[in-house]
Amino acid sequence: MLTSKNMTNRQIAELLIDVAAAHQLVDPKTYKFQIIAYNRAASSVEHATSELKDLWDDGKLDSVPGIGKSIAGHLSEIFSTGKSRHFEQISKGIPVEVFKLMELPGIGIKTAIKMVKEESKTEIKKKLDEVNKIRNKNKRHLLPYAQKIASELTKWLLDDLNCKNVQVLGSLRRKVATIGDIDIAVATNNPVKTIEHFVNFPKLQKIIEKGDKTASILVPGGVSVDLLVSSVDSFGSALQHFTGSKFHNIALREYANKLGYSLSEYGIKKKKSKKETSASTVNKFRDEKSFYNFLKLDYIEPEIREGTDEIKASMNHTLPKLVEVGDLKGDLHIHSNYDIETSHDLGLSSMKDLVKKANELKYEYLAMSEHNPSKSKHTEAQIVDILKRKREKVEQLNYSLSKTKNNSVKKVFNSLEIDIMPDGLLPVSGVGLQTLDFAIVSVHSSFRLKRNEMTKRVLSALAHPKVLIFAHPVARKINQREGIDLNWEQIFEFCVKNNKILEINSSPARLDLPDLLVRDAVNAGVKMSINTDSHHLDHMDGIGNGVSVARRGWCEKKDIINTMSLEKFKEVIQ
DNA sequence: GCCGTTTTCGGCCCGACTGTTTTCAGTCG
Repeated sequence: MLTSKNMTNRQIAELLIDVAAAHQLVDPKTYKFQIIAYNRAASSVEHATSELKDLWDDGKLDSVPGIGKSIAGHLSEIFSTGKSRHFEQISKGIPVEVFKLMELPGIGIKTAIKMVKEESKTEIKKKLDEVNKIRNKNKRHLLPYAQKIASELTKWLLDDLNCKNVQVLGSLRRKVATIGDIDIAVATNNPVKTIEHFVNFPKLQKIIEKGDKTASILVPGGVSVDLLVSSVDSFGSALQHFTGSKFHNIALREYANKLGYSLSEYGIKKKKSKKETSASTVNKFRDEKSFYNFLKLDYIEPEIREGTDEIKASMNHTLPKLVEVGDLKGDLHIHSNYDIETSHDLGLSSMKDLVKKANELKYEYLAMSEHNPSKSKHTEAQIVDILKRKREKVEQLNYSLSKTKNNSVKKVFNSLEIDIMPDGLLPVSGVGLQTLDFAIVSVHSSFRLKRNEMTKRVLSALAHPKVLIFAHPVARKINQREGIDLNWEQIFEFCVKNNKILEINSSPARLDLPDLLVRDAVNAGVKMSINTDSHHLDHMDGIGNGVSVARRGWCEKKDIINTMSLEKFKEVIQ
């Protein structure tokens, strides 16, 4: 159990899992609830949107759910001294290898201890190598990749004629940014045959487990697929159960408990009182809505089933009406192939083709937002010339649109995605900016500035009156690059005060703002814009990814500016 | 160890599969 003053959230989460395991070893019965608490805290830390070290600096460690007085105290000790006496005490005598071995699937602390005691040094070494391999390989998959495998499996399962319904559930249905494994439920007349069919999937690599009701296989890319079989008349409960999240289900069951019910994938039953010996009958549900309604709850959309406060809102009938793809009236971040000698990659489709695509999507407007002309290759005067030329091009396009009938697109805006330089300045002068309808700014370099510096950098760029949108604000690339470190409270406050918009970028490797920050932004009253950042007209179909992120962040239509009509949006940029 | 529309005390989800200690512990989601 290694600790240091500068632990990242990821490392702290791992530490808390180890602490939970240590309690498990010492006495699982006595520490039953501490184990739950530490594991819960670990998961919470892993998903936190600020580094705990920063929160500790600000004295806000206990703002993280699942971290109370005690854990906050231990972490505080670690941040100031590099060590925790309590964590050292509880893990005394447990070899470090034990915690590493627990990263292997199916290995808990008891098994790991046994292995270290009984197996040879070379055997252990082999297994530790395996752990490192898993660590390197075990990246979570992007949505499109997972979706492709899931649809292949769905098709395969439907080949079995006993199969009446197949649904992809779990994190894929909740539209989490990255997918660890794939969960599928089937309604079948013949569970045995259906499971047999499932494990005969042509691309199968390995059967992990196979029982009467569930099975689990490994498919190429190291993706595991869990199958749950159900009957048609209780399929609703199965959907609910397997959609999760785990924390939503736990919260839902705690809530149901208080009403005297017990929930499972089979349905809802009245809790047995101590006198009763025979099991009570199970209420079955064909669909999810009736399942939730039975518990006096409004239906909860899958994207927000994360165990935060959705059950409370459902109970009080205050759930948001989440934004939908059909609400969008335009896409404000699109790169055409019109060559303005940009600092980063140019788009691949012509403005004309992009407008045609926007027509198909029933948009009223879109914005051509290429990267700014590269600063190193041009003088300021040249940049202004280039931008004037582009303005004319867009004006021509608008003129021809005004002459064309039956197109839904009425207006193309002239925009630009401008780099925010490390010092917060923009590589386009005031004169250049005046050629634009509005500007988008974003960070494409110097990602590692300290939080205060980075916040200052971004705010100084946002301050220019022409700047409307802060694009992919976290600047992360999933599985490749961590995001930048910003003081979000300050950013949100500035945006609200000055009518600046935060982008929800739909690119599957970005999904940025991330869902949790979207939720914070909504609560702070910040308006957002869902854009595709398309570099090809086909990318414009990906808008749904951004909409999913917005939905996970509890966005309603009113929170998203590009759901506005053209007239309303024009007012915004005035 | 955390947490609160019933609680600052007294609760804390529920079931499946594996392997083996044939009645359950360990692990997982």
